[in-house]
Amino acid sequence: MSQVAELTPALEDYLETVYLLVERNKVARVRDIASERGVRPGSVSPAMKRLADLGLVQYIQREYVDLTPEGMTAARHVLARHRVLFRFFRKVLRLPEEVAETEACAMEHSLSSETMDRMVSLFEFVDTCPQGQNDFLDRFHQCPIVNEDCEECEHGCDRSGAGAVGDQSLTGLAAGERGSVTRIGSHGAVRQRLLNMGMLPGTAVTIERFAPGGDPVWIRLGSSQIALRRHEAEALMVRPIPPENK
Amino acid sequence: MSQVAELTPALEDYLETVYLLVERNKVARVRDIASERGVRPGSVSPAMKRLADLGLVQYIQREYVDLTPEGMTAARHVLARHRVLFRFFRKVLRLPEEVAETEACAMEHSLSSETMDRMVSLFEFVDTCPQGQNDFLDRFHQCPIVNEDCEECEHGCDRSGAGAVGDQSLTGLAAGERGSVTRIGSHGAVRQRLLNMGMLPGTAVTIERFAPGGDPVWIRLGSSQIALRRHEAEALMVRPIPPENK
DNA sequence: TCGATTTGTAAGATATGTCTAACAGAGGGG
DNA sequence: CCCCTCTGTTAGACATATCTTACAAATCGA
Repeated sequence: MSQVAELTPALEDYLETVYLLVERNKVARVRDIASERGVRPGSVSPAMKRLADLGLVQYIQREYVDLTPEGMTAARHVLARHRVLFRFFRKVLRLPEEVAETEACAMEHSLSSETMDRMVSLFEFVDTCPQGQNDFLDRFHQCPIVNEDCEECEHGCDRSGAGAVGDQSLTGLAAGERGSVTRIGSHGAVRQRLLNMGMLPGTAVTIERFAPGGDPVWIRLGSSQIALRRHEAEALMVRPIPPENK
Repeated sequence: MSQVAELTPALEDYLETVYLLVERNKVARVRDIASERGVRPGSVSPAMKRLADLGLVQYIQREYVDLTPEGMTAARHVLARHRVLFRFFRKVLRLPEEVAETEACAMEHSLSSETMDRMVSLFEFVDTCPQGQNDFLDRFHQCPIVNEDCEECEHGCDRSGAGAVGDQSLTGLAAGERGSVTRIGSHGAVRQRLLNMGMLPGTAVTIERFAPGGDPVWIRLGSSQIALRRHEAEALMVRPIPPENK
């Protein structure tokens, strides 16, 4: 575990690849590692040499690569982080397999033990707590907030209309009024654009003014002004903030 | 949004820093950026030059750095990802603030729009769905699976004993028998070690043999053998897999 | 107005990780 | 026995991102 801290992301990836190849084919050859990782063989050789220097692989040049016991331990550690992330993306967020895999690869190098532990706890809770919480995730993913095919759910939270939580469309506010974002009442590109602009739940926005005709709506978010198209503003659900707060 | 793809992680960080400084002090100077990011001013200048080349900042040398409208958009995008991750770590996993911040910084560069969208959906669901799901997270964090101060909960899932889901300690199996990991029945270092070894929920393990006295327990995980201390094996809760599965 | 301080720039060094191109063995077929 | 192919190695180059050190410009006080 002491070497783990010294491993660069690329070396972790190589170690993981070697582990999986050994698991699959008994041996890992430079060529296979290269094709698996999408790099040239010329990049693999020096990487193996560095892993061998760290005592993580047994590297018989021109033959094959094998993991030392320390290498096995380190590789399992990396792989465990990968799998926790993958599983989280698949089972909790229910993302497409491909997205989950890509994201897990990218994030596995920066996942702390603490976070991994907590994610595993979530799996344990969902899978084994007799409380029968399993359907929390089902309800989440069947809610029209997440699933656009489900236009209305039995709890009455319709994606586009005003919700039961006292929120309303941003366009319901007058110029000068403030609101706290509760949710984005739309899917797809509009939602994506609003999120990327920073319109996250909990963010405070102020209406600056409506352009004539009401189409560009000028709003203030923090220190900057942003122009929203009317349909974007309509999709933005807010809970009004009383003015005496200021 | 087209430039965003070309931004390196470090440039995204710089952009984010500039945005926050402009928000706070109206202007961003090289010195402030350097101290904020913990680097020397000598590292900041070339970075600003590159951002200026990409059209994201207006860089009046020896004066101050300001964001262009494109830079504002790009910076808000980065910041939105950071905030979503931070919030997820804080509100859903309830990690310490410091861990959440560090982790969000590290992962914000690899968070896809799709994943961010889904995380925001989770916030929306928890905060606004009238189903009153808020206490799902409370129940999760009050479960002894997560919180070691709570040694037993009203649902009867005691961390260390056999659970209501038909799991049992690995040491209850005989040599040669297989089990699927359901949870780790302990906290702290033992749990950490087992997780790092890859003993995640859902993993299949086989008991190879018990050493005389039963202390090192040899198990097989995938293609590799691992020796567990007895107290580690005891903490590993599994659901037996019938042998006819093979 | 002249130095001292603050502030920023430029140049060179280091570390990482990749590539290409040339080269070196090993083995098989003619 | 030689050459060809397959495989892997080595060397050199490049890109990124960072650092340190030394220098330059602006500002301010005396």
